[in-house]
Amino acid sequence: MSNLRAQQKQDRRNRIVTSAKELFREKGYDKTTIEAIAVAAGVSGVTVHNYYGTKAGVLLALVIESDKQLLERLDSTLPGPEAELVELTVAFAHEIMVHAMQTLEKDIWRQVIAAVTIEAGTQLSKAYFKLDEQLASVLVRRIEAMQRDGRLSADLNPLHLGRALFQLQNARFIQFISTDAARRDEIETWLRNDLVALFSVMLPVPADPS
Amino acid sequence: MSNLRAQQKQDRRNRIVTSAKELFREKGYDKTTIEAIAVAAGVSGVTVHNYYGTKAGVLLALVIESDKQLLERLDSTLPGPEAELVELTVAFAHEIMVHAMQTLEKDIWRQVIAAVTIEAGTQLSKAYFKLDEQLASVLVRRIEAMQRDGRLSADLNPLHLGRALFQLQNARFIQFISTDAARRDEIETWLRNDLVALFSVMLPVPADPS
DNA sequence: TAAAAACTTTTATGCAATAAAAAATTTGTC
DNA sequence: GACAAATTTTTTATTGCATAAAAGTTTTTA
Repeated sequence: MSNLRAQQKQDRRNRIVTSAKELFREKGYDKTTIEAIAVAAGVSGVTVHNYYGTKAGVLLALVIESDKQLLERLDSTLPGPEAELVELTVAFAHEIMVHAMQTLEKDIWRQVIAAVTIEAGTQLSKAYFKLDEQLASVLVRRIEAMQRDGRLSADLNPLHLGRALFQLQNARFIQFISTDAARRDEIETWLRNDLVALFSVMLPVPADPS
Repeated sequence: MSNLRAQQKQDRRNRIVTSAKELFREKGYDKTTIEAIAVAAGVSGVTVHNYYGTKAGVLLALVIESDKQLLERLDSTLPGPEAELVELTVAFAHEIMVHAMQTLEKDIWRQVIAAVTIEAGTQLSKAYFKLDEQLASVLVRRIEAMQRDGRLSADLNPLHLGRALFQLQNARFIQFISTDAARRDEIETWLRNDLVALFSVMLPVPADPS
């Protein structure tokens, strides 16, 4: 059997990520040392570095795994085809925030955001952005459907609109996790305000009575 | 003279930030040690920590200083009152990106983004977000002016619209610095696409020919 | 089964971050 | 102007992340 080695490697990877997740949730990110993760996973500290580069790399691997699960069920948890664009986008943001809070605490999410920006170009960072792209295309497909139903102008570009909405949602998500005090419903209101304001720009200007 | 101490402290702060800026530009962020900054500033390494907490804290202090200058001249470099909202926002993004690249290189900007998210709640981080708020209000004031001129619907909320536009711009700015390959004009196109798509949402849907 | 290849661990080093004790300097008072 | 008190910096020490090189171990392959 030519791939015993690959299998052992995969086992070690799984053990490292599983141990890390437990320790992060248990003791927090800062108080979890790489050495502790390594001991729990039955490898040496240097091996953790060899596999994931940094402590944040381990965290990123763990988040990517969890986000893949979100992606799989996101579309089905979103409101039906009759929903307005504002409600769709807010619901989208809602699901993402709920999922994020089920996975890790805010202060650990901050480490995630920091890691993906600092380690830009890394394999793991690319995987993270690819998932973002896939999340955005959930919105794009919904927009295409609305356009087919004649509920959105045929002129607009669904890809551009979907990505713009995702960017906005993502910006608000980052604000959500950047402040411990920020409540989910509060952020959803902000996002709603964003959307209502942006969508109102091209509405006809009332005639000047002068 | 009761505040010799305060003055010396301010002197040391200035020397630290100035030395750090030179070293960061010269040798890059990672290869600049706190000890080297301290030596250049004529203080001990621990003093740098006492003043700014972390190496990223020194960087943040330096960026805040530079962003204050941007804020002072931003409004006057933006296009005149006749400009459309899309052009205004893209010009806004343009000025910010140009200024950022004049100040530091992309990989150092990534450290800035990471620092403000990780050190959320810090004094320096708050100062950074306050500057963001002030930058956003440059847009808000422009929108208010456009509304007074009757070039935007009186119904829309200038604060909400300004903040939404800023969020979108900021998201694209972060993408700009997150990828070495991303060109400024490319990002400006993306932002333009975002805005055109968002502003088109409420346009009348063409009648169904069936 | 023995040599080669692949991989992990050991060992060592640099630096950030933090804490506590020691040293130096300014401040306020006589 | 000198001295005690207060404030601040420096010294010293420790922990943990990150990285590199050498040494050791296990799997692979011939």
